[in-house]
Amino acid sequence: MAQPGPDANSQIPTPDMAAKQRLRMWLRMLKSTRRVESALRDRLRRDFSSTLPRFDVLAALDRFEDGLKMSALSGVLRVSNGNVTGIVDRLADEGLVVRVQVPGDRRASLVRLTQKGKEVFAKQALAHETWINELLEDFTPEEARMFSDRFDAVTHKDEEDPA
Amino acid sequence: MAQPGPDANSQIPTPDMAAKQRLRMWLRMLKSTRRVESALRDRLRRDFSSTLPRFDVLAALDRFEDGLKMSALSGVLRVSNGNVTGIVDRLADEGLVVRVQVPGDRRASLVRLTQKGKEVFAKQALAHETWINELLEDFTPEEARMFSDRFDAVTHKDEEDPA
DNA sequence: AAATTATATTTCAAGCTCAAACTTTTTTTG
DNA sequence: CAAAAAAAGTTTGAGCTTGAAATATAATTT
Repeated sequence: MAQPGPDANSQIPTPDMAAKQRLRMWLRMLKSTRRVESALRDRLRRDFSSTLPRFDVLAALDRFEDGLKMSALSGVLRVSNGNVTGIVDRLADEGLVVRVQVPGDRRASLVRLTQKGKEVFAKQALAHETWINELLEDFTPEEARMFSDRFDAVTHKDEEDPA
Repeated sequence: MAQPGPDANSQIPTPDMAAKQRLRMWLRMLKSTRRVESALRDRLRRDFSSTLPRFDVLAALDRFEDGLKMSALSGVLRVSNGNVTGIVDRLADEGLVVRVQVPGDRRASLVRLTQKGKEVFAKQALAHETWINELLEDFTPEEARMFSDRFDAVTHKDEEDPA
């Protein structure tokens, strides 16, 4: 900040410039993500009277047909375990999921989709894919694949695998 | 879903494949964003006893030195009106921001950083830039610039300009 | 001037989120 | 085997978030 370095107006990249580019990228990425999330939230409410966290839970359970323990569920979704309790409570109230006692362990329970839960999620998942396709229409399939792979590299630093 | 189309195993891109690629991209992007946000949240709490929403508000106010009206603030941050009220309340309690009456309009008020607010934010912003640079270290500066530009295209569909 | 419409912000209820504390159960270990 | 440690879930308290309703002020219409 004191005085411009020797390469103030040159093309030589400095560490500081790299940090600035990454910060810029982060701000744009955050903004884009929020925009998509906001659109999804609106549509989920409008068409299904539901919310994003509920959709995320249903999606996780749909992916693991044998059910997930609460801890595994919060691990997959990367939200706190106390958080999942409330969402699962509400979904269970509506008959979309059930808690099944685990035989050998009286602490744990498996959360599973009910038949109704599967049907409800199937409709939502279909709509969801369509919405995403619209919201990201500016990205070509090739570009989308490239972005996926690059994000994957960052994401795969510490992965959570539900036991 | 009934039976595979004529190009089931070919390289010919179908609309369905495009949707799948975009969905995959979205899921990775969301995961990455959450990971970075989670790391930022941890560090803000650890080093500054603060939160992400508070940081966002301070950042917006730092960028607009003349202050922002509540409505403009929520517009810039893209969060709901009522949301900002509570965050500004708490920041005001701590003396980081002030609400200044707007002369000609008794409904509105301008929110501005205090001197203390500016100092506190300066430290946080510095740390924040360092954190982002670490968290996104896998992206080269060129890559970061490319990502910024592509996200920008999506984001700029309807932009909010604080009056 | 009165009524209407528009703007600025707050309040409210419900839900999401986290970290921390706590309960119960299981496993480890001295 | 008994005490300690670890694991699974829930509860709790504070804060964040939204959309909708309420409040207050300002601008426009009639």
